[in-house]
Amino acid sequence: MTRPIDEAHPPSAKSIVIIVDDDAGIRTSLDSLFRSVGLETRLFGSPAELLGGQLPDRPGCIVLDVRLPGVSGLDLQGQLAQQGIGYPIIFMTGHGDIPMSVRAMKAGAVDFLSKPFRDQDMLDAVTAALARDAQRRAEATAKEDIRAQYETLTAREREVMGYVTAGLMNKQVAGLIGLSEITVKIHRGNVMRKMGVRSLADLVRKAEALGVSQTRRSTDQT
Amino acid sequence: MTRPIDEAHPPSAKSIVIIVDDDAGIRTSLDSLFRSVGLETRLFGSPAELLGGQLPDRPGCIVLDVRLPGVSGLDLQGQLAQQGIGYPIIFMTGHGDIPMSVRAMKAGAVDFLSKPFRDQDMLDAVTAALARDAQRRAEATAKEDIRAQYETLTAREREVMGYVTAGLMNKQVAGLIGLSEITVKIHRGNVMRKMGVRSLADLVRKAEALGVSQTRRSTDQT
DNA sequence: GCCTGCGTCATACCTAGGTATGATCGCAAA
DNA sequence: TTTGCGATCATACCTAGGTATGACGCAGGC
Repeated sequence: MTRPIDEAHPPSAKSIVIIVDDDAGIRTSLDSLFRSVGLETRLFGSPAELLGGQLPDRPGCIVLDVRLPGVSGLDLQGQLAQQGIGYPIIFMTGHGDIPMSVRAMKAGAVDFLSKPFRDQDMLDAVTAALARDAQRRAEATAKEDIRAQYETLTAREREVMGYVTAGLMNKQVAGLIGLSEITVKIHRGNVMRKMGVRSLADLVRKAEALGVSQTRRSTDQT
Repeated sequence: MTRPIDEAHPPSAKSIVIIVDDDAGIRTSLDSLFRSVGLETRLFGSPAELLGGQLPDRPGCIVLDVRLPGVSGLDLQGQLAQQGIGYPIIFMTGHGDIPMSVRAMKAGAVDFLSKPFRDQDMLDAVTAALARDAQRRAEATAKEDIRAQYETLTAREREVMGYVTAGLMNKQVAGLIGLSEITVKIHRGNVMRKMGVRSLADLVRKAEALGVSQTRRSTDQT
């Protein structure tokens, strides 16, 4: 929610397409294709180059050849995921087969194009990938902000927040963790202030986003 | 949540594998493969047969040949989705290509196997599909129950529920819809009772599951 | 015409939540 | 050692939520 100073790259920031292919000819032709539609690019000839450098914190996606020097594109997909690099990936291949494409798609690839492909197919895939990335980044940012607020809570406040968002009354929370009700109220007030919410409903939603509400057996009784 | 009488098929109910292939030989060999591991099967020679009959309300999945008489397996996938038949689908094909497999996976297929495949690969795929179906069914059931409760609310009660779960105070709700605070309290009490919850926190979670909380601008102010 | 369900509201009473003030204690950093 | 923060609790006061009782009007169905 709170995006204070560093509002350097608003939604208008150009998206970036990261191209990884060992064939310089492919790289340059993709480069001009994407630039022709107003996208920025970054070119890599190998996974090592990509993993070595710093990737920008910008909306974007990766266009990746399956056959690469060193690790394969599919392995790279896994490594990137492990490192928390969530750029959507579009695969290209000259000698692909069905199991390969299925494996890539299962692992979350946006598309899997056989070379040679039509420019338009690649552009469509990139458009879909960028849309997915925008969605992903929006969710990540929202969750990030909520987590940052949660980090400012003390241990006690987090404990109280868990019980409160589970629907317990202050006196029940007090009983459970051996405090007076008045102290619970104070913690609760601090939680509301630090989490930046004015209503319990909003607090519950933030707790859900964090997955921190104390799990209770449902108080259901239709 | 509430699964009253008709507890006819508990979790122990055998899962069913729906086989659709125009080749009778394939059908019978898959049939015995699945039966050998304790799964029930249902065999169809064409999409029409499948769409004509009644599918059981049981955990299961579909094993589908891409090339079928009438519509293709991929089209059938779309038709089933439209009809709300959410069984996970495993495709098989003898003459598939990469675009075909990618399209199927994009549309949510669990796997896409080229014939001939190893029995074990098929069994692994079915295991994954059944796991996905169990997950899907559990979520659907939970949401179904919540929706059933929501259906019992009157129009006014739903309106009040929307505002309350958005975090508004009773008096604010009263002002917004032109009622007295006391009336809002009554509706609110009815909502809590009919929705089967005892705390606002639980009501907020159910409202989230339904997507019915009145969207308000966030009352954020870190 | 009567009953039922819905919606409306009032009075009254009780519980729960929220906050301010003030105080004590322990611990760790300055 | 002093300072600051977190945690604890009390008293007091106010607001918000919850419910019971009773009442009225209206529409639809028997």
